[in-house]
Amino acid sequence: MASRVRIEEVAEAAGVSMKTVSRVLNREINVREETRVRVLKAVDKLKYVPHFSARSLAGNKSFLVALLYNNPSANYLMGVMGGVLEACAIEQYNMVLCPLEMDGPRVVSQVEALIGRSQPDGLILTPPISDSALLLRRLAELEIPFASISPRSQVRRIGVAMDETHAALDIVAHLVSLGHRRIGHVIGHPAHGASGWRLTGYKQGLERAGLKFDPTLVVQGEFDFESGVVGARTLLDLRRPPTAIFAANDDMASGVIHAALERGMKVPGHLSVCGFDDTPLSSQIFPSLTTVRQPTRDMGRLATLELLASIQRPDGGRMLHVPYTLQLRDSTGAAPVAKK
Amino acid sequence: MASRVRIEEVAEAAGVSMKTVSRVLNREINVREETRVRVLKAVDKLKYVPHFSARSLAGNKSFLVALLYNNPSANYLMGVMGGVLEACAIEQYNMVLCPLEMDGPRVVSQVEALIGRSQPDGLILTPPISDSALLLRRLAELEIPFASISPRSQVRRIGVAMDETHAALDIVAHLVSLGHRRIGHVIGHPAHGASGWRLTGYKQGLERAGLKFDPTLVVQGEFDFESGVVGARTLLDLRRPPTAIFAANDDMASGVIHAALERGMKVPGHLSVCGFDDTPLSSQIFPSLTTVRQPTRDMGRLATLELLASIQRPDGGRMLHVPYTLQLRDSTGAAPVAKK
DNA sequence: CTGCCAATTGATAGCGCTGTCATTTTGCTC
DNA sequence: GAGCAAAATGACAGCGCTATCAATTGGCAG
Repeated sequence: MASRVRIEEVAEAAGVSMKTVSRVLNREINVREETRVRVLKAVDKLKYVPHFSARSLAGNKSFLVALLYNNPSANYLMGVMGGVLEACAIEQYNMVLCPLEMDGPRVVSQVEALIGRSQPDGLILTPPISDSALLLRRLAELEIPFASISPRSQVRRIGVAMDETHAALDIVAHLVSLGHRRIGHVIGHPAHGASGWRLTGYKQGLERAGLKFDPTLVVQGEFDFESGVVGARTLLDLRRPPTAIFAANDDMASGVIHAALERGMKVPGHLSVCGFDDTPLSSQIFPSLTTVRQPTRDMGRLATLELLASIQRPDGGRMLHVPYTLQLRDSTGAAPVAKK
Repeated sequence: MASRVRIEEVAEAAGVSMKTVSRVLNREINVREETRVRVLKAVDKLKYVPHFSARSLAGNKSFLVALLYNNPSANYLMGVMGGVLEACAIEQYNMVLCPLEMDGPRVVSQVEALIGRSQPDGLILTPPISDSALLLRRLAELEIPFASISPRSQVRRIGVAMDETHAALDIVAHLVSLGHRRIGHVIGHPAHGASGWRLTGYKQGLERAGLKFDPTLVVQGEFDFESGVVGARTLLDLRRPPTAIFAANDDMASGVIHAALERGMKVPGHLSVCGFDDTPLSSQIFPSLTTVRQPTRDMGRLATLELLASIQRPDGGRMLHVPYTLQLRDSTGAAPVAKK
């Protein structure tokens, strides 16, 4: 393998000192435009790429952001991860992954181990650990910058979020527009802020349609397939079962469909079902699922950019909002005519 | 944040030189056991963690393995990735991700860019890029070590593979045991070695059961849901349609089920369906899918360990084989009685 | 044209570790 | 117990870059 081009050679080629090349590459101020161009030309010609470790050692920065997760959804994570990588590529950072095994006190020690090992310059928190009070407190003590994706509380935080409440409201409005009047809901995992937002949106949607909130139509789930099945069975066993069920995510929604098909019901003929997240699953089950698309990749990218902004400028870094999209598919249809 | 503990302090605490501490930490030979223990005790007490960049700079190693992928399956990747991370944690390495946008010539330049940027000590190739001839040639030129997961050709390669042919054979045997005599197959994406193995296993399974191979019962797919739908339609439109379809992966199998349900067929009553991979999807669709489980996490871990072995010892690194497991679920059942 | 401040550039010293090679210690043999 | 090779340890340079601060240059008022 050809030996690496070093900054010294670039400096020589451009007729400047190493430090000036360094300045150009790090976008520091006080470099004459003409010099800058000359240096960049030399960099280009020699195909110079700075040595990652040397930069990091000398500059006392790791140029690393760590993505922390304990979310079981592979698709969600791959989306976010793709966005983080995209942002890192732009800003010459690298990403390290930090899968956390569980929530609670152990999260803190796992993150501390990560910090010891990799010394990341900043962290990206994904739900539900973006809400781990223990972790947030410790990060504040350590004064390590972080950005959060969809944190429960968005004041004084940097990162990115989506108006999930409004999305849930839209879902309910869609069901109402199809004639549904008894709409059930399977709540998500209690540790996730999203579960609360989606429940709130469900309630607001009912209210806006002039429907009374009926607690018997709401069951607790855990964001996984099985809890969707169980929740649906409970709801369908009611004396007056719902004609539509809004599950707080796609996995549970597919569980709901499963439970309905299992007892010979037609979806959407007898029961309309909605999910949330637009995982690939949702277009692959039968019938395909009406759901809400989260722009996970954008969320990963934007959270990372805001994180890096906050690292570079003391006052940088905002809480951004991204839009959702309703995906209307085949699992929702007109409410069955009421039997009297 | 408390300033970092350096190797010098550990050396002092243990009453040895920096270099000896370094030897212990790098598992070098020629350190007395007693000294080793003393050093490790000091490391422990001071909670010393070597500085990643300094090690890398001084040792001219990056301690990085890059995971290359262009596989669209999030679950597969997360499995492999989890295994790679596990192995990296053991060996004090880090992982960088390298999503490749497409196959062909651009792959090479993308990998070259990665190598320039991160200087990984080794690469893990996932299918289908584990078979990119262009890339393999370039890696040989660059003399950069790599391990492959499920490469088409396994001679003189290091990495890990599964006997997919035999697994496919088992699947067919399972269908035969249920009374099926006309068994269709949807082939996977042609760029994947797996597609060939699974097709071969299908043929061998037929042969072993004394069934004649009928080319009209085999259609080309692309590993995605849609191609499963299309393939199934073709097969079900035959004058003598199959009573069972073995799709080369779960996504296509779910497409097959979709197509069958769409035309009012019962699965497995009228048609039995099998997939391959055991993605979470397979237990979440209705009916749940009979499929083959690949131990993706083990594969990632083992491939990484073999890669690191080959980096550390010139003759290290083998091609390992991992076992599969048949997952018999609800999408397969007795063949319908022949109407005559 | 001179002086002076600000903008620009450069020389040098590390960052924390490992490689190299010199030095010391150990374990034997006779 | 001397002599010797092998094992164990240490001293020090230097990996490729950035931070610091000194030196130089440019622009402009007087």
